[in-house]
Amino acid sequence: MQLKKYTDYGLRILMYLGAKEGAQTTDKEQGQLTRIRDICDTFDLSVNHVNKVVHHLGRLNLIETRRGKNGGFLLAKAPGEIRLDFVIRQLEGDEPWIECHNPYCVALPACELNGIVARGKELFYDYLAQFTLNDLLKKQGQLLQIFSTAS
Amino acid sequence: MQLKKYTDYGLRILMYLGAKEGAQTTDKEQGQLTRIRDICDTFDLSVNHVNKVVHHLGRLNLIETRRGKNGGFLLAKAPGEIRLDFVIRQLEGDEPWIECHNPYCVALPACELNGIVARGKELFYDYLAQFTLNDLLKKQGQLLQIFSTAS
DNA sequence: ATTAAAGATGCATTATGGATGTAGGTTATG
DNA sequence: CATAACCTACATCCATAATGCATCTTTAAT
Ligand code: SF4
Ligand code: SF4
Repeated sequence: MQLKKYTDYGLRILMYLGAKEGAQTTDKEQGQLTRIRDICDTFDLSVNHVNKVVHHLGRLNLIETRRGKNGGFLLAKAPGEIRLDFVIRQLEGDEPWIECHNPYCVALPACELNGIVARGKELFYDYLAQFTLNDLLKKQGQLLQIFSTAS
Repeated sequence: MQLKKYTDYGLRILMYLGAKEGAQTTDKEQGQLTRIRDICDTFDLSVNHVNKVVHHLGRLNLIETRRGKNGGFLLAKAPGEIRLDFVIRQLEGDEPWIECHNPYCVALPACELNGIVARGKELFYDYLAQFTLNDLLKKQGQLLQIFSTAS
């Protein structure tokens, strides 16, 4: 019962982008795009794994990815538009938390448990739905400092 | 992100005991104790795995186990006293749902995410705390029938 | 055009931990 | 003492997450 690192990595990437982009002055020099390598250097992660998460975030339209030289990626929406429940549900996959088929459980027709757990799961996500990427950027300054020094 | 089968097995065992004991007339013939084999026959599970769960439930004082010939186990409390949050927390282990150390995450000092997820987790368990084993026995008759035929 | 730098993609491999198996020990009944 | 039950400590298997590797495609700079 634990979130996958995959999911957390996705959130780290979003936090990284949010902190960085929020700090950029509004002049035309938007700075370089963030690259997979930047994330890996900062958090000391596997390039291949982050690769897949970035790709996934791109397919979810949470970030915009650009191929080719000087490519990279950036947030595709305002941080306030990125809800945590959506991110976690998508990256984690939202299978039921309790598996009654495969193999089939004989108690299923008379079981109250699966419903209770399923509703509890929804409460968890409902709570997450109150937060957006913005809420993860409360300490943006400190994040920026960490990210810049942890290269 | 899924409960362990181990945890579900524990709940099945409790449901089995609850359904069976609730049906017993109050005369002295309490019937035989339930044995690990009975559980395995009913749910088609591994004896070894159920063995461990039963032992665990015993250590938690949710069931009383008796060794030796004619041994077995039975509920140690009334079904209404067995709260689901307790059972699941204990069987599942209540580690944090997101692991920030091991390996250490540089964002930790400025991260808001772990707290949010931790509070969501508590909401999940708070919800489960509203229910007891009794709530899983709503369809006791049907459960009994299933358990008796599924030998 | 050429080259280099970036993500995209598919497959292989490793690591982790849950699930299961084996063997024997301990306890209680009769 | 023999048997039937749970107890305990391992060992092994297996599913899947995590990671690695190779290659392709796209794009920008030169
Ligand atoms: S006991 Fe209930 S929740 Fe558990 S597997 Fe069977 S049907 Fe599903
Ligand atoms: S990003 Fe936040 S939640 Fe995720 S590991 Fe780092 S500190 Fe923990």
